[in-house]
Amino acid sequence: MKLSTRGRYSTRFMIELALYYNKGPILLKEICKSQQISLKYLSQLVIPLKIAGLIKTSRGAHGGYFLARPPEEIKLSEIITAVEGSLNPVECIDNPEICERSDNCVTKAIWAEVGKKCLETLSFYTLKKMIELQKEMSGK
Amino acid sequence: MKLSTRGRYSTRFMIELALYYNKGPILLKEICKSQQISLKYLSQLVIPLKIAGLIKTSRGAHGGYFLARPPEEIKLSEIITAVEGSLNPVECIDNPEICERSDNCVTKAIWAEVGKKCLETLSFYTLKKMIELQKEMSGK
DNA sequence: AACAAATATATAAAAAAAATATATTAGTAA
DNA sequence: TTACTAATATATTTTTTTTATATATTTGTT
Repeated sequence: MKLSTRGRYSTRFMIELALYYNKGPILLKEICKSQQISLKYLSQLVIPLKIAGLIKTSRGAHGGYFLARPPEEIKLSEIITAVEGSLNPVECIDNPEICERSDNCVTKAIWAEVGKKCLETLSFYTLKKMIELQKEMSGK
Repeated sequence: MKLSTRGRYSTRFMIELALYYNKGPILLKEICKSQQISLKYLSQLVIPLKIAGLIKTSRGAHGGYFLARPPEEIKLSEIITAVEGSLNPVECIDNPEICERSDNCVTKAIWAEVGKKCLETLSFYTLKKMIELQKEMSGK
């Protein structure tokens, strides 16, 4: 039940983009430095984020990455599921065919409830909320 | 954010023990067969379950495994944390020292909330409840 | 005393996660 | 239009974790 670096790094990346929202594209290279993530690794994580429609890019000189939508419209749940897939703790919820007992399985129902709770929690937080929270915390 | 086989197998194992509660010890060998889990692998999972005080054993002829407490007093959360460790999705919640930014980290606070929700959900379900649910489902 | 089964430890195999390297494509601005 | 910069795509390697197996030992029962 642990989050992998894919989810963790992507979240930090997206927060960084949110901080610079509407200030032009940012280079991956810069985010790598400030967040101490390998450039090559981050450039892999960025692909599913783009496919999910969370970020946009502009190429060429003065290019870079930026949010596809304002920070208040991007949920943490979208970021995590984009790079890690479903939040359900077991495969059979999303792919019932992989387990024959799937139909009347108690544990499956419970795991599904857990997955739903996770999704709800992460859906509550948008990038904007997270930045505001951050300010509150460091302001203290 | 996936559960490993450790958690899944252990849960099935514990449900099996609950079904035979108060009917004497059960052999690991039998549970392996009915649940289709490797004997050697299961005998590893059984160790943390015993350390956590969830099961007891009797050795020698006619020995085997049985629940340390009645099914209504054993929570699913206890089973999972015994074999998988903390439900928190990131290490830094349980071991703040591994990350220097741990003190004022927004995401940490959010991951902690997720972990708490998981714990709450799994704490709600006892082995007894799960068996009852099972009956309802298959009875239909 | 012989047997049956739990316990412990070590090791191996397989799978997944994390990271790196290389080559290609595309857009910008001079 | 050319040179540059950076995104994109693909392949490969390394590392870590998970899963599984094997062997030896201890303990208790009949």
